[in-house]
Amino acid sequence: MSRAKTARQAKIMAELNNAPSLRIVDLARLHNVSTETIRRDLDELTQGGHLNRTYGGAVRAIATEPSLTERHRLYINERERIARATVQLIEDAQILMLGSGSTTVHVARRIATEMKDITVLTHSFGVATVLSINPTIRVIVLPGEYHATEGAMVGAHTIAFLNGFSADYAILGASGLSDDGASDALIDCSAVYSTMMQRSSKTLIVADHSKFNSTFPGRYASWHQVDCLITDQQPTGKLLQCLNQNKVTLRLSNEPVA
Amino acid sequence: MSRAKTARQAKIMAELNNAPSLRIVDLARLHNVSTETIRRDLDELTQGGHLNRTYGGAVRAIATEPSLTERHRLYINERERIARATVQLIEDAQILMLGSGSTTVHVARRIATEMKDITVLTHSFGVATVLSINPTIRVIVLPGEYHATEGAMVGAHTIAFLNGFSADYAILGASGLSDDGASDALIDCSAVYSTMMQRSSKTLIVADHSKFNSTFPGRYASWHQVDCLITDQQPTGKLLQCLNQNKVTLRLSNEPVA
DNA sequence: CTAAAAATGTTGCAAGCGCAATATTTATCC
DNA sequence: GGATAAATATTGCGCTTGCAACATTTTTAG
Repeated sequence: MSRAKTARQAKIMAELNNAPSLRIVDLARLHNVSTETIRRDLDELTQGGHLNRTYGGAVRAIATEPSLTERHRLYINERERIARATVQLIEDAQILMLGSGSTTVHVARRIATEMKDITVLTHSFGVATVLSINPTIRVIVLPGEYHATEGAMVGAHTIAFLNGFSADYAILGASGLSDDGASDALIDCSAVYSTMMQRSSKTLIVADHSKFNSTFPGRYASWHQVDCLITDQQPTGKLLQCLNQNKVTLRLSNEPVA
Repeated sequence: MSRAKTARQAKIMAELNNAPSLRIVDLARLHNVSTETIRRDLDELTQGGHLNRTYGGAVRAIATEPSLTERHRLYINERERIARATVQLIEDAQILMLGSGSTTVHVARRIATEMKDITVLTHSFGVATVLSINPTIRVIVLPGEYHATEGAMVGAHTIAFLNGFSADYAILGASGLSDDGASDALIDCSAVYSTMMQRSSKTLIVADHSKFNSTFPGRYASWHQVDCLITDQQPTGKLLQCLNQNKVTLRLSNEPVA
């Protein structure tokens, strides 16, 4: 990476703080290079997630969620598709419970764009923030001890409060899915999920295929308690067998609506 | 303005929450209208400052109104000093209740750096986030309806939950301070503040001098209920008179500790 | 110093976009 | 219900962009 190139790309990023969008021609003129060079710069910066391309230019990268690791970013498209598929399943809902986790945040973002006049209960900071974009959605945040890395409330208060409500759907993420059921890395979170399930008519689990065939400390659901799994790849082996045995509806996000 | 047009433009704005940029062709296909119609929509939305055009599409508008970040920047030095002064007054505290607002966030930051092994109840996301830096502080977030612009929970659930707790200090911000007492621009917030006061042994109000001699809809405290006002300038006239009459301890942040 | 690698420039063309003028449909109001 | 206004569609043309292939310059490394 040449000095000139690094400096130019840094300058482009800086420019984006002053303008909402930049055009390739302008950048080329400004830096005295060809448009093709700028185009290559933008492509590289996009690759690194530093900005987003538009036709003829670039814009700032969308603000990423706190602690978005590389591994998480890998599955961002899968999650977006899972989110779309999920929203299609809950069009009739009035009251929802949403768990924490990055996949549920994607679902929340989809809900905020496509749904209206509903009530959502959540213990996740991220979910609440995303939903609040839509003023017709009533967001009720659950109490509890604030768990910083998860950005969510957990503990006895959370669970006790949940017991005062009922919902149409519980939409939950997972750290692992195995024949044993769904589990989360955080025991405190799984206890909240478990309660959400009990207080909801139906339980939907959203998780990409990277969660298949792994188990984590907090097992919060066995498959017979789950109504639907929304994911991006066909499960196989023992996991698939369990889903079928327990009549869990499987919804693949790359399939069109039935 | 036709119904269809309004809905379409609203949908376009909503879509921008998912994607950093939109392209006219895609929008046209999505809404089953011609590209020219979308172009007109985008031009109108741009006119209204709701988004920014790009060649072939649109991106989100950059925040132009003085929002949270701007508000925080205002009087930041004064607030930092107020925060330091406040923490000096609550060294003995075990349990605190913290309201929302930018001044209380500063106080929270100070608490996170200087105090340890305490429990804090708050309805503000900002306060919770800042406090969570310190692992020895137990942060309990209150439930309620999420109020996006304030970044806090409000409503009946918040108040009911608060009634199950007691604290040593309630530390509250204010939009206005007058001889009538302390008031907030948001009625829902002031109801929460009011309850926090009732559930705490002592009430501390933190506010810079720009709040002097103004009143807002949600009056949550008269001065005889307040134990201490921490601010950056000496109040005058009627306000000072009231503070004295009600034996409110006045603590100026530019004074050294007594 | 020199060769390989990286970065940048140039060119041509297909596809995409903006814009204005005009036509057509849809909504609104009396 | 019909006149009028608003909203949308259509069309044509000139300009802009994306892209790929290839040439040239600059940088890097042995």
